[in-house]
Amino acid sequence: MPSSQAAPGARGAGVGPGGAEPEGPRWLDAAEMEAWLGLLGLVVELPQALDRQLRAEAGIGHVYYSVLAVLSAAPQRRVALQQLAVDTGTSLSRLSHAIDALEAKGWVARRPAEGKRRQVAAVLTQEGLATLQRVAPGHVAEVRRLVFDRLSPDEVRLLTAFTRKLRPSVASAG
Amino acid sequence: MPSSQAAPGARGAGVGPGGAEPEGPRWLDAAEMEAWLGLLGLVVELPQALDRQLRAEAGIGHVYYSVLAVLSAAPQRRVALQQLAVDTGTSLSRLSHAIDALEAKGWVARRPAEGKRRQVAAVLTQEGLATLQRVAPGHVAEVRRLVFDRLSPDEVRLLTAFTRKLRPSVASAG
DNA sequence: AAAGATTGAGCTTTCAATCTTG
DNA sequence: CAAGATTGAAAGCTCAATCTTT
Repeated sequence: MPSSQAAPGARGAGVGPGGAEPEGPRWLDAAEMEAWLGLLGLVVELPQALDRQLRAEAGIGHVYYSVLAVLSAAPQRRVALQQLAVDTGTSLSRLSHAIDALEAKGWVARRPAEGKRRQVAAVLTQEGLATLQRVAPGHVAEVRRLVFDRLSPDEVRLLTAFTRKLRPSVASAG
Repeated sequence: MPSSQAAPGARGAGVGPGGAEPEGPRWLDAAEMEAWLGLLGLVVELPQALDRQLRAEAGIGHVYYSVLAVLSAAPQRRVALQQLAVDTGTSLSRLSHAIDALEAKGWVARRPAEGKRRQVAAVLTQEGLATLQRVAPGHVAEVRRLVFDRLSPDEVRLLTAFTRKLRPSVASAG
């Protein structure tokens, strides 16, 4: 029993290619299972690691941090909510709640989006920018420690290629 | 402005290698940033995609599914909570709450762990097994659709190697 | 009616505190 | 006291329903 994340259809006493399925799906073979357990472990544990560090230093998780970071990089430090939702990989509802929380901290404000008729934009406040500047160095250091310290430049390119392959299928549907 | 996840230290008007930091961290270069945005997008969106499918079919998220899957693969379909926490990449507290919920559904039961003195184990019930068997095919199909349909056998091996490199640094500390 | 956005309820997760047993 | 486990409160997330403006 390897110390592992859970399988999509676990073997052994449980579910899987035991011959009983009349017209089952194609189960994962050994190599696929190993890759899947690894990937699943990563997507479960990496957010937790990021959140631990950010919560300790800034009191927010990595999704909220992403909101601040995206805003800081935008012209006028202002982004329409629709676009911000896409950029941070979250639903509009989740983003709306997140903006509530960030507004309560005084780090973000809601403003009418210019140009677009009835859209709302989020703007990074001075306090929000100051917080981001305070927290960013520690966060970058953590990202280096967790990921880039372990990868060669070739592997970094390879990682980019992987995420390009996988992300389209995974992108949110709402 | 690429449609992207948030940067660890965003560029432009915000935070980053602008020359103002006296003794800042090593910021991410362009290649690292691209890889990071991709990886971050993946770890944000893949769990959401898994959860959507599983919630629609089973009313649970992928972490709860993992609990059932790990149990189903274990001898006696029984695993001590400590081990189960490691296997599913969750904290003991989170697991305890999760077991509460799965117990309420009748899919899991708590039992004393045999051998170990004061440990508790989770056991998969018949109903839990039946649920897993009902749900697993759809889940495997989704995992194929999201991931393995897009990867060659070589890429699957490469993915395994990647997760081996990255997971140790990321593994939970609490 | 439809797009953009918000809301509220219910569930999940986190963190710190607590309980329990050896 | 320490390991194993649970608890409760606060915060976050999801889903469906709702509000608002065009």
